[in-house]
Amino acid sequence: MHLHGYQGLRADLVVNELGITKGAYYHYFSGKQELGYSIVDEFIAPEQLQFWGALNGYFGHPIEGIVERLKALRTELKNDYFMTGSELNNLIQEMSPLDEGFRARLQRILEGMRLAIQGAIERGQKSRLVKADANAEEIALFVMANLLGAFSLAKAFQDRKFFDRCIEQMIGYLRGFKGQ
Amino acid sequence: MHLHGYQGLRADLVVNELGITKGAYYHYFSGKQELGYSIVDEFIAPEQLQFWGALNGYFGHPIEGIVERLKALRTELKNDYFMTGSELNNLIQEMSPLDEGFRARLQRILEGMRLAIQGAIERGQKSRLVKADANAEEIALFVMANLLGAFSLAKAFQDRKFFDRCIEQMIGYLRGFKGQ
DNA sequence: TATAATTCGTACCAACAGGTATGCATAAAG
DNA sequence: CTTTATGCATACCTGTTGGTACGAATTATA
Repeated sequence: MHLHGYQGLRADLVVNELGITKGAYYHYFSGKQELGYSIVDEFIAPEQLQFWGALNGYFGHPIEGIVERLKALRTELKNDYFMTGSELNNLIQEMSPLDEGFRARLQRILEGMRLAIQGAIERGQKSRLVKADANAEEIALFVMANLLGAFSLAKAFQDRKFFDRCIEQMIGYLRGFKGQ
Repeated sequence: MHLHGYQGLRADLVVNELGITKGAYYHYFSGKQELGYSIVDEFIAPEQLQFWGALNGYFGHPIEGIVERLKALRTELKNDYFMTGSELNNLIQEMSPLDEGFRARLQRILEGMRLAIQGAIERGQKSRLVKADANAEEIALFVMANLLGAFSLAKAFQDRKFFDRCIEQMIGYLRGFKGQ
């Protein structure tokens, strides 16, 4: 699914790669849609929410907390990951206009990301570590858009370098909101 | 193709919607792939390159030239466009890892965009209208990533408001490079 | 005008793709 | 120990899909 998309996912290939049969497959899943939903619910969503939820447990400058998460993406994600790109971004592009079940799930994930980032910025503002006139929600959305777009660029060029460069630029942007 | 993606594009639907027959279709195109390539070459690429190429003929502050292009997206694109998102971004996500022919074409378009934006910034630096320490290439990539991501966000939420907010944020970011 | 090339309509096809029917072990329940 | 529910393997089915074969107008060329 990561490589071919949900629509390109072939039931036969799934059962072959898993070494199971169609009997087992359809015993646990009513069909392709439920399989797709399960992949989002049980893998993509928990992974994303855990990754960005870590911001809530970060001690230190909240802006540096976000920066640390961005850098974590650079170190944790293997080179191959950037060839196929972010599962989240891929599914958004493919399924948002086609299947409301997918869309609602993906929107939830994005909202979780936004709340985590926005919360960090707001905590920084309360402790006067972040400029008071910064709009936390707008910045969070901006960072998320940038992240999704950085994955797109790296995928188009088939070169993670473009992701890294965008991240560096974003880090500079974020640090501009520090102090007063 | 805009809605269902290249893989989801159905030859039968194409000929029906065009009111032609398969005979005509396969007379002009060797198959689905050539049709896809033609759509990129004859529609998506020219449209994008023309839109961003307008920066070269912009008189006035180059940063405001870029801002004007971003605002043009907000006014020229209809609400429905944001539901299906940017054809460019969609194709990148779907086809970059699957078909080198598509990927190379899409990369060319992105390079054209980058050169246009980067060129505007560099012209601004020569005339001291843009800070000399700004890295034109990095900024151009950053803007492009943001743009692609802004389309993704709007698509995921099925609400163009998210695109508009990202654009506003980006405009503020860009104007930060003005003056010395 | 004879010939050749272009244009495109109709019928058809083989591969594929998601899904079903069914049966049979094994495990749980009474 | 019987009965029932669960887990899963095999074979098959039906609609779809990109593509082809072929012929017939129409247009260009010699």
